[in-house]
Amino acid sequence: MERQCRTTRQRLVILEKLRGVTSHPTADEIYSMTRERLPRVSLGTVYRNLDLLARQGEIACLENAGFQKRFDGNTEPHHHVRCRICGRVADVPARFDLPSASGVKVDGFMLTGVRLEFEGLCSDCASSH
Amino acid sequence: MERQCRTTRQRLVILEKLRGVTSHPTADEIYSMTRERLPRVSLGTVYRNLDLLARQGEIACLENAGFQKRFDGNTEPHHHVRCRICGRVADVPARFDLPSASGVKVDGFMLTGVRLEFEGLCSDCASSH
DNA sequence: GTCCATGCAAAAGATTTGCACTGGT
DNA sequence: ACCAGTGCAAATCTTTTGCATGGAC
Repeated sequence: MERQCRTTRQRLVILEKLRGVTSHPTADEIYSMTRERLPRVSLGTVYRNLDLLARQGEIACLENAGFQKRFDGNTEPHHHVRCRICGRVADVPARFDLPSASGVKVDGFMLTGVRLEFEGLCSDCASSH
Repeated sequence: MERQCRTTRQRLVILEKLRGVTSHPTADEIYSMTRERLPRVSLGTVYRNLDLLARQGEIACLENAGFQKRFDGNTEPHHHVRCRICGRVADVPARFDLPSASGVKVDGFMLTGVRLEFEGLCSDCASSH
């Protein structure tokens, strides 16, 4: 069941470039960085390798970016759980104390808010997993 | 400076439909829901109104969905700040205690993880804001 | 009547995918 | 030699935008 996985020059360069920065680049930024070394690499290859490396735990894919936008008619303070399989979102009561971040400065950023997000398995995906 | 804002049937129905569910629908789901009542509404109108309502604070737009994916070569536990203006992301040291969520069940979801996300203004955007 | 909001369609962005070829094993 | 991985291009999906018309005020 373990995936066969060949070591290609493209994957090594992509990983090395990403490990070499702390800027949390987007796929097209990684594409540019990779082309410095491999001018003929394709964007599709970059996406395929980022996906593979993330599934292997070699790199991290940030937060919920890339998902479709979702909207909430409830503007009272509360948290959310997102199903790691299907993306469905449900509410979590706001009963956790969050560090009050406003006004604090971190690494040049003036913080204005915090958000707690849970990740989980919805009942449908849990039963069919 | 306060925006002129006319009350249209479309906006009212979109708001009412969104308020009527707890499912955190996507824009195209809200489009379908709205078409039940206004069959000739357009998807562009739905997007424009969701954007307007969110800016007015009438509804909430979830998390970071809709942004471009970003990748991180650092898989050690740490948090992120995202600039609310330009989307730039930086690291925040993992020094906050998070509720250990794994195994807890909330509203049918089996939790598998938590994530703390900060929102802020990066130095560039703070100076040019 | 004014001019903001709409419907429609096209454009723009980001990401994924089909396919023939390449290269790691 | 085999077949996973690649380059390329087209397709897909989500969101935004231009423009003429409609409707709230």
